[in-house]
Amino acid sequence: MEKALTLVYIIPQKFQKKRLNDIKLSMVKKKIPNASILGPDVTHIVSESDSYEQVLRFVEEADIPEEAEIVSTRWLVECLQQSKIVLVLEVHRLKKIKADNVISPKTTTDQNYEWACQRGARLEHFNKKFTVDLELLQTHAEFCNEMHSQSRALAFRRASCVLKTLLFPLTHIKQLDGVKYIGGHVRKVISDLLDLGSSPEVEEIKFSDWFRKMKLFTSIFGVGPATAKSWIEKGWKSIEDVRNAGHPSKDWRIVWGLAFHEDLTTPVSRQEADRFMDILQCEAQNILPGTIITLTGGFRRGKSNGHDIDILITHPTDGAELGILSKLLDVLDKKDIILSGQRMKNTFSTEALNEESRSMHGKFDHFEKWFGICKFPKAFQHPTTPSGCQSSKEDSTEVKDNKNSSTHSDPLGLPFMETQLTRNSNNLSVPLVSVKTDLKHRSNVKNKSYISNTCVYEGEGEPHVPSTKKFKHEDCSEKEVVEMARPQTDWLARRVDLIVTPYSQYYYALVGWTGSKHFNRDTRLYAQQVLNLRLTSHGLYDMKKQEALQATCEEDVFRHLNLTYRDPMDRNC
DNA sequence: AAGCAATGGAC
DNA sequence: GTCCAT
DNA sequence: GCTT
Ligand SMILES: Cc1cn([C@H]2C[C@H](O)[C@@H](COP(=O)(O)OP(=O)(O)OP(=O)(O)O)O2)c(=O)[nH]c1=O
Ligand SMILES: [Mg+2]
Repeated sequence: MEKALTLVYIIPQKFQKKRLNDIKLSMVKKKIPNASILGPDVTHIVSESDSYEQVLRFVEEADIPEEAEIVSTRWLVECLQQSKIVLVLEVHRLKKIKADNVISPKTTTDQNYEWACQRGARLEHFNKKFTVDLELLQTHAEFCNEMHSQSRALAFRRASCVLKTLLFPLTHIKQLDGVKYIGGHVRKVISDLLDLGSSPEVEEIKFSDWFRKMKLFTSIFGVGPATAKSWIEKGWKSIEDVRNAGHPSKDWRIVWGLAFHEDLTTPVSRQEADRFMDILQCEAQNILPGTIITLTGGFRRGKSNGHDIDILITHPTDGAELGILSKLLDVLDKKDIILSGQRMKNTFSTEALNEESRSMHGKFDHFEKWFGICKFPKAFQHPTTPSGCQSSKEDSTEVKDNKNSSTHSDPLGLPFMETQLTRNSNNLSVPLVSVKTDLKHRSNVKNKSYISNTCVYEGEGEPHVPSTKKFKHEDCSEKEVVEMARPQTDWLARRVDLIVTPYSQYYYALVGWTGSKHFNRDTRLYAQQVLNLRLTSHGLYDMKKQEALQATCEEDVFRHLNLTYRDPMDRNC
């Protein structure tokens, strides 16, 4: 009994495969004896479960040696870290749960659910004071380009999302005992907020020059933490500094983002989004009757403002949607709505495995997304305006979203006139040439406004046309773009995302583009870890069986995931 | 000790 | 690969 | 940073 001091048995259930493997390897390295079966010599039983009762689901009570300790993985990890058998403490033991022992953590969060996608978070909740500061720490971590800062950012976000689901305003730090994702750092911040009304750490960051400059520069479309840092190092302190410094970038997004920074950082109202939807709805019907367009993104989750407009386009007949994006963009272009943009392709869904699909790819090649900048008349901000989308058939396009009855045919007319421009939009069938900007000046009724329209770049050849490499981009110099941005008074530049999907993928796209971003990350992680499925905005894939699960409504998506359905309003995590 | 969502485009 | 975008 |  004195020689075999320790024999560890690990209950494999509930372990991630890789993690279990790593632990076993470490045990060999650190010479900690590991039993392959639960025999009478076992001294320590290690499990991922969190109670004695749960352990009994995996092993027979009779097989447990009299003197054996039943401990959490935490104990084993500490042994591995310290390269010795550490003394078993109370915190390590997996104990019996007495019903009366539990202070019902049930009521602390919206059920005990560990995944944000199971909980349901609303825009309005009781703990904004805390979530705002935690999300500031998240942003700060995202600015840091250190090795693990992105992960730290994620941790702050998770903590914030937990607080959003609390059913009461926090008053004591004790209320967070045993709550997931609330660790030492987060606890300290919340403690300070409770005790002092503010967190010294957060306040220091908030008012630091570096953080303010990073926020300012990264608010420019196309500028991320790396670029922002490099600009700070150059000593630039304001947007004007950057503009005056010459041509810092060849990236079209930064050129336009700089020029229209003020417009693009002015929040988009729901009102504007609806106006734009009206136009799109109408034009889409003209191009292809039966087309379904849906306002997604934050607006669909009930936000009253947004940083952009996300619109999903599909058609009940699979395949009918092909090519509609190019046509739609042509129409918008003719109406002088488009300032600039970029088309993107889709990955073909079965890409997972097939090398063949690569070769086939060219055949199915099409653009499915457009990220761009549009002109929105300021009249959009007002309740109604007459419209000018002709030939609107009275077809009500089905808009599934009942609550946000965005798109009733209330066509409006307005200052989009028939100025027509030679801008080239990338069209599949028409491989093109970059069109030099010809600046067209157009005087508008009210104020003279120079709208130089330009093609921002050009397009893309067919795969078999070997000639030009894809996108080149307009030679419109930064100065010209800035010129263009300056004295306009009757419209605002707005970021618009258009996404086209085949109907077979529509509801996955709807879930994905409705978000929130954190909801998506959480749901995808859940799908991966719990169900071994891969969730994207195109579908849900069983990688073992090599099959895609079909969905004919949003509820289907949740059902496949074994999640209770969440209204978009409840996905604000 | 290792993972943290998944994807595409421009350099 | 890095950076930026969704 | 937090979980497993
Ligand atoms: C940014 C981002 C968005 N998305 C999805 C979820 C988002 O709701 C959707 C649209 O993106 P966004 O328009 O960036 O997000 P949003 O509409 O929720 O917020 P905002 O009001 O600021 O516009 O795309 C991701 O899946 N991953 C991402 O990294
Ligand atoms: Mg949005």
